[in-house]
Amino acid sequence: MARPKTTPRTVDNASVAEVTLQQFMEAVADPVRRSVIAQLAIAGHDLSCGTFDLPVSRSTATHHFNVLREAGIIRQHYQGTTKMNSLRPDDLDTRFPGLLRAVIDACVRENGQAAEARQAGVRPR
Amino acid sequence: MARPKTTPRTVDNASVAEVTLQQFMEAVADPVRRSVIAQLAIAGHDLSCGTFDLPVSRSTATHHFNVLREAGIIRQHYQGTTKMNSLRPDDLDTRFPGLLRAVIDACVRENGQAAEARQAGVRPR
DNA sequence: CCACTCCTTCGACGGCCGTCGTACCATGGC
DNA sequence: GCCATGGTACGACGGCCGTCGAAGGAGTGG
Repeated sequence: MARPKTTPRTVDNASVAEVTLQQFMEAVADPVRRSVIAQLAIAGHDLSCGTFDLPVSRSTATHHFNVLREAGIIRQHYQGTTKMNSLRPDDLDTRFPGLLRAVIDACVRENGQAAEARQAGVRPR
Repeated sequence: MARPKTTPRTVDNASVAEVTLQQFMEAVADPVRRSVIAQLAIAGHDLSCGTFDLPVSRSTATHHFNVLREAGIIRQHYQGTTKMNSLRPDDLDTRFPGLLRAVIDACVRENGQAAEARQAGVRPR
């Protein structure tokens, strides 16, 4: 009530109990969203929306972040003017044991070779 | 060459090395296909295409079986006039460790409560 | 107060995929 | 030989979802 106009700068992250398997599967079925997961996993810490390397426009990226958040895969919170994203491997694991873990692993293998090399200091070119 | 007309009654099951993560994810993103996985896992043995309980027409079911086979999730082989289906948890595990296992588990939980009870002889009503 | 950066919302559009019915092939039993 | 059964092939269609651009809100810093 205190802030009737526009978004109140707070994000409601999905309560894991309400996430359906369908939601989760649809979320990870998209290659762009898997790339987000991979980049987040490889970084090992929170990333702001703008720092991701994605082959789509900003508005589309926002859409993908929403889907991932509503599927309980990432958690989001504002930090000043930017929005930070982090993986949420634990909560979902109680609902779908081992699933998100395995998916993250697969995403990293799929999208992460070059990034992993870079991470390891092996500047590729 | 010996059988130039129509299908030679033999199925080429996908070689696991060529299955992409995208293929796999798309395959398990569909609820009908997950139902197939669940029924197969609960039965614990091969099932012919016709014995599945699916909310779609025969031709659509054929399509789903094809997708699952090409994703390396099921194996198919003819047995007389019927086509048998079985899960393939092992081969794919070398490519996506733990993934198919976790997915099967989730599918069973999603689709299988009633079937599990029936299986256990606990006639539900 | 203004400009700039981030991100969101909205409406529109295009392609893909799940769906179906029909026609058809292959096998097995009578 | 013939029908019944079990599955496939082929178009066709409809809806959904990923995509974009434009317009706008929300902080931050001059």
